Amino acid sequence: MFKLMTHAKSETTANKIFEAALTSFREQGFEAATMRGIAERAGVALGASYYYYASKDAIVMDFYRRSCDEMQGLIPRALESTRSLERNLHNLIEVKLTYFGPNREVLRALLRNGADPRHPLSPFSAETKDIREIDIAWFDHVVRQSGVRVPRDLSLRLPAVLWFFQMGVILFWVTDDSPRQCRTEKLLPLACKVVASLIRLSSLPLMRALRKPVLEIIEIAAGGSCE
Amino acid sequence: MFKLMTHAKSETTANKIFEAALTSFREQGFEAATMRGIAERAGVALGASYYYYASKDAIVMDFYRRSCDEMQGLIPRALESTRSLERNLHNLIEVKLTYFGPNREVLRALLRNGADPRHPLSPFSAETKDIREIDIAWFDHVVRQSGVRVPRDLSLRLPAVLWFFQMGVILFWVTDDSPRQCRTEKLLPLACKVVASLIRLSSLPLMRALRKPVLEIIEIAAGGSCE
DNA sequence: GTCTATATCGGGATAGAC
DNA sequence: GTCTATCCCGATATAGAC
Repeated sequence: MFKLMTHAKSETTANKIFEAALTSFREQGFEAATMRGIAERAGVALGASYYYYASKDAIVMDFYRRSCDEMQGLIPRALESTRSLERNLHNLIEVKLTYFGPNREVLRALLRNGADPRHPLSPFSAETKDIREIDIAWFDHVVRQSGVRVPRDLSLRLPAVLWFFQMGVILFWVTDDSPRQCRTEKLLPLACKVVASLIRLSSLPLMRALRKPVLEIIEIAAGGSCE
Repeated sequence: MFKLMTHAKSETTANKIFEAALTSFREQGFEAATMRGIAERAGVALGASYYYYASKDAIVMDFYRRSCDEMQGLIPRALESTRSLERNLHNLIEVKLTYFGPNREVLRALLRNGADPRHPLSPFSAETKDIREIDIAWFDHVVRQSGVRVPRDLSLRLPAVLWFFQMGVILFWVTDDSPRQCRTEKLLPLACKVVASLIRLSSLPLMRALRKPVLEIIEIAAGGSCE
């Protein structure tokens, strides 16, 4: 699917189609944009679009991949000002919301299929596994950098749990139709505060009775088998 | 949309179409089933299907409505054996999983649109508000019946939060492809235990610092405006 | 009002010619 | 690698039978 880019980015047919698609998604929304319209805007025939992208969804998948690539350069800068877990959770998630901002309409494609792990475009799918793991590694980084004490039994899964939390925030943001997504803006710092507090609380002996079933839930959700 | 049913239930055209649709969804899945196929199976013309159901989605909406209706008779029986919050959360959710069991494939339609509150079929949409409120009222009932002390500031939203928790469990169940959904079977009692524990903990003075931001989050998620 | 039959449209996806 | 023609399906429209 992904060809070698020997020419300048803007000259390849694949890129013309990709850019036309992004523009169409932004202007009309993901649903309303048509493959015919994208092809026309790119100045190619419908068949050419399908030569480069097996489906409309595949364009979104390419968008995921390119976004992930480009954000690798932005994230380190966002995490260098502090070691605070709460602050860096906030910083990490905000990098993504800021980056995705202009293409919020594209991410609405998430709403259609995001909840179905069997759908390629779902953040939980096999097809997005590589992206997901890169993402999760940053949460691992943030936790380690913070120096916060994490119970041994929780530490393995914590980065994935934080990633899941991030997906929840992104989902909220995508569906947030308040002006400039100000509801998300209010929610995000509060949510990061609560999450950081919960992680700190999880070490307390008082919480052991609660931590055990929570850990079991995480294991089951993480794909635990059953008898 | 919903016509008077003057004949016996199984004889009306609307019901023939509805049953044919459910069978098709079960056998082929919601996506793969076609309106043409449903009409053929029901022994009517395509036009007749559209006469009773404005869209394929509308059939699912009718399924929601009928399911909600029929479960009203099942729920009270499931809640009479105990006053325990944990047990009755479990009982209430299990009634639904058991009822939906044979039509799990139909509920997969949820995965396509469930996350988008603007989509009519979403559990969060305006179109499903009536069903949602009936549902939420049962969680209110379960909390009251349990006699558990709930902080005043939390009590208004708690039923909706529990309903949201239920939607999470149903989502997990719909995507749970383990044999007989045994992963959900393991997860549900643990999750109910944790939720009940958290509600009890929420009254502790120690938790006040945490409860405040959590409540703010709930208010924002519940549709709070922003400045 | 309840349907049948059929034609048509828009749009995702595919086949095969060049 | 690119195009044209085609298929399928959801949805709409229409004309008419009863």
